[in-house]
Amino acid sequence: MRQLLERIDREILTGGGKRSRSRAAVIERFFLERHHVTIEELTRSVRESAPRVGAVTVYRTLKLLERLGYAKELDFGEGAKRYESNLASHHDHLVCRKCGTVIEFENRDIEKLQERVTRRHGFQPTSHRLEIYGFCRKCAPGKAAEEVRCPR
Amino acid sequence: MRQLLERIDREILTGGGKRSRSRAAVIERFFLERHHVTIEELTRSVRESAPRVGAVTVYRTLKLLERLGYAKELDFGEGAKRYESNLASHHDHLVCRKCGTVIEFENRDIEKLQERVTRRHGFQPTSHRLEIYGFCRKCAPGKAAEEVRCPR
DNA sequence: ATGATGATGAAATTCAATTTCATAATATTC
DNA sequence: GAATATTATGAAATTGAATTTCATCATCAT
Repeated sequence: MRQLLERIDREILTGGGKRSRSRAAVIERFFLERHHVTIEELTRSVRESAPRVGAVTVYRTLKLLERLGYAKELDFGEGAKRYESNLASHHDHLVCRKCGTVIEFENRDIEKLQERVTRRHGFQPTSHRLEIYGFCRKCAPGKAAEEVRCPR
Repeated sequence: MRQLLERIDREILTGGGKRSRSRAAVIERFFLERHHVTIEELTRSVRESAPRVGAVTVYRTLKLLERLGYAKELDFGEGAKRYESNLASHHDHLVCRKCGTVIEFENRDIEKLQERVTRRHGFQPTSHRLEIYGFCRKCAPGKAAEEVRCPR
């Protein structure tokens, strides 16, 4: 963790930025989160240890981490975006349209195919986002068809 | 096209909805669009043939089409969402973080793997979204590394 | 220390998206 | 084919996530 924070700090310095306590607090909390968090959730969490940190800084820091490749922006259609660490597992998500459950999965074969596609287009990938929407086991049987047809 | 519109109408009626001219105008225009459109763009387009149609109806209609599985919501990080027809090719997108270029690609193998994943989780998919972010051929060489490090 | 520049956070702003509500259009019943 | 019921519409108001502004503070280089 310490090493990670130092590495990020170095990258920021290289880019002409400066160190900052608020930002460090945000980054540390972010990587401690187990699940995808919204800005609001993370702000609340950060404020437990650094009460004076504003939501704007959380926004800015997450944008920064995203640009550096450490964070991933997710959108489950809730209105607010969610973020997760992009460090370890590159997993993707199954999102249930009915109960909202999010199932994570990881598939190296899909990733390999993605790499092949990007190479073919001379494209240099920094991150990706794969979300599959549908109905989970509980919400699927029978109900799915009706639900999908409901016009309102 | 006619058949498609009638089919959608039937689905709406089945679900307890009613026919409507405004909605028909939106749906028709939507399927005529070649590229991913924002609500604002589509509204402008619709108004060429049906000037009195409001943006709210375009919103509602696209949500409806999405629920029925005919439209797909995209997010290239521009602020506003984009929509495209979900009818023919199930393609995905490479989005350049620098110049904003969007490259479409289609890969049946990836889709097959996705199906396998969903089956394994007892998940009934209705749509998916795969966006790969990075740097396109023009913006990639050398520049990418710097850009990614820029802290601001 | 001093000056220069980046970072912060509260408040203001922006703007996509949604909700409200009175009216209009469509379907159903008789 | 009128009367009734229900859905759809659109303008305006509202919401709320995200961004911008700006005066102040913190950090870095000298």
